Order: sequence, then C-alpha cells, then structure tokens
Amino acid sequence: MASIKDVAAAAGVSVATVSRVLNDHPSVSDDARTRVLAAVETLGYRPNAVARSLRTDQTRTLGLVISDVLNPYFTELARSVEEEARALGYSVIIGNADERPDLQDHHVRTLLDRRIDGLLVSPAEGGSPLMLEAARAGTPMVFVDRWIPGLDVPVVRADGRAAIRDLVAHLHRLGHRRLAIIAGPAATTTGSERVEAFREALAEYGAPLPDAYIGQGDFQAESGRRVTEGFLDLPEPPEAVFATDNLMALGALDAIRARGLQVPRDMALAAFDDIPWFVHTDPPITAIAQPTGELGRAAVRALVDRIEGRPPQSVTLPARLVARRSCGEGRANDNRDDNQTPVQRSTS
Amino acid sequence: MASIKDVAAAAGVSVATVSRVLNDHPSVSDDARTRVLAAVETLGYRPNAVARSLRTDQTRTLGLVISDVLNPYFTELARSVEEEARALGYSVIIGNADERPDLQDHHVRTLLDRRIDGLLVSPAEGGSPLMLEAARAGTPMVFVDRWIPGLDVPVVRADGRAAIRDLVAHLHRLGHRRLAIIAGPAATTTGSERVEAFREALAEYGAPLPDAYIGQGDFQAESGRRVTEGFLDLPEPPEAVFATDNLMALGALDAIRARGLQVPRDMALAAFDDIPWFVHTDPPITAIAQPTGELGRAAVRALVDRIEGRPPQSVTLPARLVARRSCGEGRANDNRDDNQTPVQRSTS
DNA sequence: GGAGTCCGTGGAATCGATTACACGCTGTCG
DNA sequence: CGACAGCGTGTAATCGATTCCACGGACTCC
Repeated sequence: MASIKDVAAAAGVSVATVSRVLNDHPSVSDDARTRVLAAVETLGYRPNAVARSLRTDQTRTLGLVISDVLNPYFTELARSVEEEARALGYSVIIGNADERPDLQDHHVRTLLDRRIDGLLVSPAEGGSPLMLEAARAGTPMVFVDRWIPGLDVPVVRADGRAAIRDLVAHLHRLGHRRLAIIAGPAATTTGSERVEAFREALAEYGAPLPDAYIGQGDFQAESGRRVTEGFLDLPEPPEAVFATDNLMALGALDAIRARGLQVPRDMALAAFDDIPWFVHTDPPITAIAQPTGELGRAAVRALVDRIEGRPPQSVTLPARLVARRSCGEGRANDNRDDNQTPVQRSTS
Repeated sequence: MASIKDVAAAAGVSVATVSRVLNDHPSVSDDARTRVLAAVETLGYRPNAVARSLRTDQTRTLGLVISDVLNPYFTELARSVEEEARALGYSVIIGNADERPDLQDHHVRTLLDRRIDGLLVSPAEGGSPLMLEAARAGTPMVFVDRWIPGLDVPVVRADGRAAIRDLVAHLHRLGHRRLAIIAGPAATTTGSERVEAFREALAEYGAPLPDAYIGQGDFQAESGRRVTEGFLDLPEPPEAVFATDNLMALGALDAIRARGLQVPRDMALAAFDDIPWFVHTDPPITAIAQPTGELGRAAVRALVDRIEGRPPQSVTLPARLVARRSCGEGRANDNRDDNQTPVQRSTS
C-alpha cells in the first residue's frame, strides 16, 4: 500500500508538502497542490490512520462498552451512538460485556490499549477496577444508562421515576393490588433505582412491597422466568408483575404461559424499556419507554465536549409510560400510544 | 501515559530489553525480566497498540460490515463474530451500513484506513466499488450471509433452498395454494436466491409464481407493510405470504392487522430468519432458521485462516424450517420446534 | 538600495513500539 | 592458549505520518 513517501516521490515534492496538502494547510502553492492531488489519485493513496494517530496522539475513535448487545435497547443505543459519532467525525468501537465484569474489563483494557479518545460506558455490576482507575486517571469518560456513584464522570440517562408512578397508577386503576417486581442486579444503578421508585410509588397508594414480591433477576430472560415461577408458587401470587427490563419481561411471559395462564387475565405484566416487538407480542406489552436515541446522541455530545476541552454536561431525560393490553383494558384517558415508530403503527 | 522508555528508565535497562520481556523473547536474564516486570507494575504501563501496529504492520483487528444492526439476525451474527474473534486474539470493529451503499462505503474506507487485518462483509446492494477494489488488491476478506459473485473471496452462508422447499410443502399441506413472496433487493444474493428457491419449490407443485405475487422489498419493516398492502388490494389476494427477512415479516403482520384481518385465518405468514421474538408474537411465526452463531464463527475462522496464511474455506450450512402457528395448525408430523433457546422454550 | 516581511518548501525530529546487528563476556574445545 | 559459539544486552534503523525550524526568493517600504 502506497505511503506518503511514494506520493511525495510521484509528485516531486517532499513529504512535508504532501502532508500539508492532505490537511489543507494554507501555505501550499496551487501548482504543488494539484501535483500532489494527482499523485494521490493515481496511486490510490489513503493516509495510514495508525501512523497519524501515533503522531497526533488522537485516534478519533470512541469506545462504547455496553452490557448486552442482544438486548434491543442496547442495540438501539449503540446505533444512535455510532450515528452521532459519525456526524461529529468519530468512529465507534463497541465492546459487548454480556453482563460479565471480566468481559467488561477485557474490553476496557483493549480499548484503552488502542488509545481511543474517550469511553462511553454502561457499567455492568458496579464497574471494574480498571474502569475506575481510567476514570481517575483522566480518560475522558461518560456513563450512559447506568452509572457508578461517587465518580466525577458525567451521566446521561433516563429518569423513570415519574413513568413508574404512572405505571403504578395505571395498575391500580385497573384493579391490581398485589404488585411484584423483578429487579435487576442491585449493583447496577438501574437495578436498584427502579425498585426504589416502584416502592415509593406503591407507598403513595398505601401499599407495601413485601420481600416476597421482589424477585432478584440479572437482566436476562432466564432470570425473568425463574423469578416469575417463584411468584406463581407463592400461596398468594401477585396480580401484576413489573419486569425492570425487556428481556426479563419476555422470560416472565414465558413462565406465565408455561403454566397455561394468560396475560393479563391471570397476571398482568409490564416492562421497563419499550421495544418494537412489544407491539406484536401476545398480548402487546405495556412498557416504560426511554428516549433511547436521544440518550445515545446526548452521551456522544457530552463525551466529545469533554474530549475537545469543553465542559461536558450530565443529561437526564424523562421516560414515559406506553400502555398496551398486558395489564388489562385501560380506560380511554389512559396514555395509550402504539404509534412510536413505523413498525409499531396501527396495531394492538 | 507511561511509555516503553519510562519503563526502561525505571528498570535500568534499554527499551529493547523491555520489548523483549513484553513479547517474551527467550534471551532475557531472569534478573532483567523481574526488574522490567516490576517497573511495568509500578508504572501501570500498558503497551501502545497504535505504535505496535505501525511497526508490525498488523492490528489484530477485524472489520465487520453488516447491513443493519437493528435486525436481530445481524445482531446475533455480530455477537458470534466478536466471540470467536476474541477467542482467536482479535478485536472486531463493526460498521453498520443500514442497507445504504454510501454508508457501506464509508465504513469500508475507515476500516481500511485503520489497517484492519481483514474484512468480514455482508454486502448491501451489490457492494461498493471500494470493496471490490480492496478485494482485488488482496485485502483479506470473507463474505458472510450475502456475497458478490465473480470475486475470489470465500463465502460463509446458509443454504435455504431445502428449507424453503419444506416451507412450500408445509403451506401446501395446510391448503394454501396462492402463495406470494416479499423479496429483498435483487442486487443482494439473499434477495434473489430466496425468490429463486421459492419459485422452484412452487414449480414442484405445478404452481406458478405470478409477478403480482412477487413484492419488491428492501429488508426493512416498512417495505413489508407496503408490499403486503399491495397484495391485499389485489382482486385475488394471496392466501400466504413469505417474507424473506424478519423485519419485512413484521411489516406484513402490521399491514394484515391494520385491515382488521387475522393471521393465519385470513392470511398465512412465514419469514426467513428465525428470531427469539417470533415465539412471542401473536400468532407465533413460522420461520426458516439459519445457524447464525455457527455462521459467524465459521466466517471468522475462514478470515483468520486467510490472514495467517492458511487456505480459507467457503462454508455453506443448511437452514431449517421451524413451523409455528402463523400458517395454520400443522399436523403432528410437522417439524414443530419452539425449543431452540431458553427464551423460546415452552410456548406457542 | 538595504532591511524587513511573507510565502512556499524541504530537512529533520518525533510519536512508541519492534528487531537486525554488533559487542562484550563467559565457557568450551582442540 | 587461541578460536569460536552462545548469551544477554544495547544502539540504531524503521514503520508513516505531523510539524517545527530554517532557508531562499520575491516583494514592500522607507
């Protein structure tokens, strides 16, 4: 592959001049410029990003470490991150941690080794030592969705508190009194926060949240199934289950059906994170929708601000309830909305 | 960030010795080795992958250019690719082309600029000039899922021919005679092949495939909706629709429901590509399942073989029919299988 | 007409690693 | 006892870019 030297030789100028043309530095004569451009063309020359990065100490690359690519929420997040990054002239390398701290560590390490300009992280299980160290060492970093308290790192996330209150109101209005929750790992902020908000909302209705109605999941479908089976085995099973992510909701749906029971007749179901497929499940699932795309874009903007020396800002955006049929038939003034994306239009 | 020079200074040796220790070259004294290792430890030194890549002319990175990350099929593919690559000591950079040739070009270009060791591509729309050029220039490359004929590039893909024949048999057995298809872009191999196989399978039953029953889609949900609406507007609408990817199937489902019609009573529906959610839709959708994970792993192995100088092999794996309820109730000897992954167990 | 300015250009240092080559030392063998 | 092999190490070249500095020539201005 042709290097800058070959171009210089072909154009009859020095490498310095070629470099100047490539980075359109002002002081190059038109003559030299056209000759260099011609040489670039005929040689099919493309600058070596590796060499450039070594010299300039910047890679124009962002690292994104997420907990689970197979989760449609994170897939969408990753997509919006890449889009915004591209618009700002950056590439993105995605590391999928699969909710495993060791894998998260692996990806943080390789990304750091590659000298990415900044790191976008949705930490699994309270984060890894490496990540904390990198944050403290001053690596530009932004947390997205989940975060780690006590670190001076901007956080871009959705606040589900109000939407969870709406959900509890919705469930209450539909006559459900015994409400249970499938929690995520307590070590993740989203894991604990959603339970907290749920508990507080219940308190507003004078309802307790007994320990038996708090199932411990890990954001994966299988745990949703397991926890829900536990609920169903209770002497007095809950009337409604709130799964704190979409995969666990799927597991819950499985578990309920496996007993020959029906949603919402035998048990109501709601989920945190809305995804296109929820419109098409049987029944369509009531969910709390995050502004995922906006979250991804805001996170990138914050990180790039930080990288380029501007003060980065934490961002919190509201989530909102999207009522469908999985909790029972809502009244007319329920916030019924299935028209969010083309895929979702016209159904349920 | 500490460099190899700092380590050398701290350990009281030359950079060459440090490098030798790091790459565990045999001829280093134990004394030097321990001193270097100690210095590495206290400085928290990590080698700069950028510098190393420049010198060694290899990045131990694979590029993966796929057509649409939001499509669960490709998400799963990407995940298995990353897994296998990691096992072989490589990283993966994913480029999402969103079915747009210009974006595909953009990603191929940046990946090439970064001097990735090899490229895994699922070409959108017949591929870009850049890609063809790279292939001809000898960039290690492997096609996965889709490919471009006439290029000396190994292909790793699933053969859906037999499964499509099974599907047609299944539909025929259930009494459906007027069968339509939603095709993908003709410029993609998967787009044209699936139509071809469908046509041939129909021919075995003496059935034609009239042009009116071939809808032109683009592998996105919206096109599935549009095409299906066209089918429904026909004086004699088809009795069954076969969508050649999962997103178009979703669009079709939408379109059918929007008219107040039911699947499979009013129209049967089947899809190419099986995904976990198909078990949970209303009704569960009959689909042709590709061995996605195996495809991704085989593609990485082929590419790494090519990179490391071993002869790479093209691989073709069979797809298979997974009958569910969207085409009508099958007989007992139908190949009913909902037990592929934990998420899918026990339902439909 | 001499001093100073500006412009285009090239030489060379530099980024952080790898690695060919040379060198000094020790030990072996004829 | 001299030659030679082998080992551990350091010096320096190298990868492909960017960029500081200096230089020569043209031009302006007093």
